[in-house]
Amino acid sequence: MDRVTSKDVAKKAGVSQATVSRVINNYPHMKQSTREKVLKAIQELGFTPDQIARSLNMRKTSSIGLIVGDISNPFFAETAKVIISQARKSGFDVILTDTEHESVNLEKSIESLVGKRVEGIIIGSVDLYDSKTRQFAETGFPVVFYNTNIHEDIGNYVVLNNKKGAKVGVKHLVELGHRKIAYISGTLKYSNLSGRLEGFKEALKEYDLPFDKHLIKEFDVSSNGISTFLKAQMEQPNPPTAFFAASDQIAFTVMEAARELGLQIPDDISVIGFDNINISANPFINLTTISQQHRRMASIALENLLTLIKNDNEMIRNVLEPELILRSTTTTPRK
Amino acid sequence: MDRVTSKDVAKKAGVSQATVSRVINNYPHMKQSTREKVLKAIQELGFTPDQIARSLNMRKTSSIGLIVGDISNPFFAETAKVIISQARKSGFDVILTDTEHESVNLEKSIESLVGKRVEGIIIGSVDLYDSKTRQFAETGFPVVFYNTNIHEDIGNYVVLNNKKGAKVGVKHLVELGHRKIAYISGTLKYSNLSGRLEGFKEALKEYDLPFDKHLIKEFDVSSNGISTFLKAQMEQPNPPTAFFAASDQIAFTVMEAARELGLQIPDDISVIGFDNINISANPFINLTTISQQHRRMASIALENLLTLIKNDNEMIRNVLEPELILRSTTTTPRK
DNA sequence: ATGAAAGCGCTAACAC
DNA sequence: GTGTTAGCGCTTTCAT
Repeated sequence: MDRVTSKDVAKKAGVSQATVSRVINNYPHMKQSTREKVLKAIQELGFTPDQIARSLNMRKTSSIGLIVGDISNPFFAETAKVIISQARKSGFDVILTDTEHESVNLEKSIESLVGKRVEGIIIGSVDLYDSKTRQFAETGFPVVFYNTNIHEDIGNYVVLNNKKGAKVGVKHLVELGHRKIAYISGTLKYSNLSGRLEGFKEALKEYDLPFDKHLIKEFDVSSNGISTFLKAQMEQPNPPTAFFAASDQIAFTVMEAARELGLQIPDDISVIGFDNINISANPFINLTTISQQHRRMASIALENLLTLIKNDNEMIRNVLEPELILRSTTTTPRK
Repeated sequence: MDRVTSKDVAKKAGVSQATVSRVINNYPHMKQSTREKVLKAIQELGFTPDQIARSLNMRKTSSIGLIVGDISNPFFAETAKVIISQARKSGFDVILTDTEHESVNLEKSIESLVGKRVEGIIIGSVDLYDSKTRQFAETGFPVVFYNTNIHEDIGNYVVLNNKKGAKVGVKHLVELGHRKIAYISGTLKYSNLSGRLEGFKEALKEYDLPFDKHLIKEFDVSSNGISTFLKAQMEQPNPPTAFFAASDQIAFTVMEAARELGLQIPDDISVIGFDNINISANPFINLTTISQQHRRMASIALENLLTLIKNDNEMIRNVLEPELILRSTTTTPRK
């Protein structure tokens, strides 16, 4: 069962291949009768144009690449949703790759996507100062980073003002009366988490809170070290009254650990997250958090990419404003 | 800045295009010196082979398609993760499309993917008896359904024994002492949800529980009708003591509605879900549910697809066994 | 061990 | 309006 080609259609319809092509591409100036002849032949043979051949010829694939750190992470799933749906409306398919947070996989993905001649790439997870990716972004190939970037002076991106986000969070806690706040970060290889930590530190200064490096911990999201950390903190003579998690996912782990220790949230400790993924609004979780408007972020990223694809040599950067989402895991400290 | 091609490399290295091709493809019988010459030219020109041209020639794209109903739904995100990671290990990229649960989008996706000459397609959401998709699956194109199928006699698939799953759930509730169980289904256009409802009904018979059609409701996942339904049920003289949700997502909504009504779970009502997505294990949710081993399901789906791609004319069907995941949203009924 | 030439399935001038 | 021809960037016989 060989593939049926436009040549076969042409023969069957008694026309040239060019005419078949014209029908496929809705070329207007054609005799209605020949168009119908061709359409009929296409029907009968069950012909579907080979987009690969088409792409080779036209030097456009109508595909873009989307690279994320972990598609099973709701943040990426929810942003991918937006990008994929919106891309389809503009006639693009998306090749999705998951780096599992390994920068070597990012590089491989880029290579593979470029080889497949995608027209642009959206990248959700990139290490700070990743030199290969930086180099690539500077070739002029349409690339948009979102969520994380390499550096504020490199490439096109749409990110949150993460520093400010952390400050908004600290402000909220301080206003509730908290004076001793622990901070639990994910890996600092990403600009967003690193920015948040910076913001946290700056906020401490602004509110004249003492800086205690033991109150700050860098962890993997999944790490059960979080539980150990929490326990150690709470056993101190003067324990923190609030925990600031650098992401909602981390906050969930903190909440879980707190529960294991028999601590009530928010009565015993306040917990605040960062991202505002969908599930955080669930009433059984109901996490106070900082929104980074991630769906909007994704939408802008795609829009910008399409712009870059159309017009070379643009440069587009967006920095979104954080927003406090007040829910029920934070309250005034005990006593 | 024109693309650099293998022809350019050939010229620069002073060899033929064929030789460049041989280098790219690691053809063994070559003089070491010419290989190095070519490699050097590739380096200097920054040449990356055009996979589109390659695909056209070799009739293989090293891409597969993955079609899901909603990638922001954790079930699909978590299964997509498995499929994408595993596919990459076998040298395949995946083009992901999201149908937003519209069967017309499924059909368009298939068309687009076939046009792009993917080597196979994995489909996570298909309506019962969808005739176009059925037709397509019967052409012999490598297709594997998972999670839902068209009919048990059609196509290749890996699904759960959903009927049995529902029975396992009812058994659990009955053993706890529940005699009046409400059932909240999602749309019945999918084989999995429809199978679960069937299983629920059969289980009622098996345990001699009275069938009351008012206890069964078909809803959209997001529907706030669920809240209305729950309220109506609880205002009855003899309200149900347990609610069986056809998916974890639906169960979350039920839990939410229960909380709004001031009902304690599991003390006032028991709730059981279906799927066992990651977040269900969160201690603040801690949902009793039926596992469909979704990651394993995804892994098998990909494996089977790869088999189909290698060997035509196979026929592979897997039906996985459900498993009760006992957590804390179910207990003995009051009184 | 390497080169020449044909061809994958389509589109795009250019003719008529 | 439609056909002819060349070519997109590779791989693959077939020579040598």
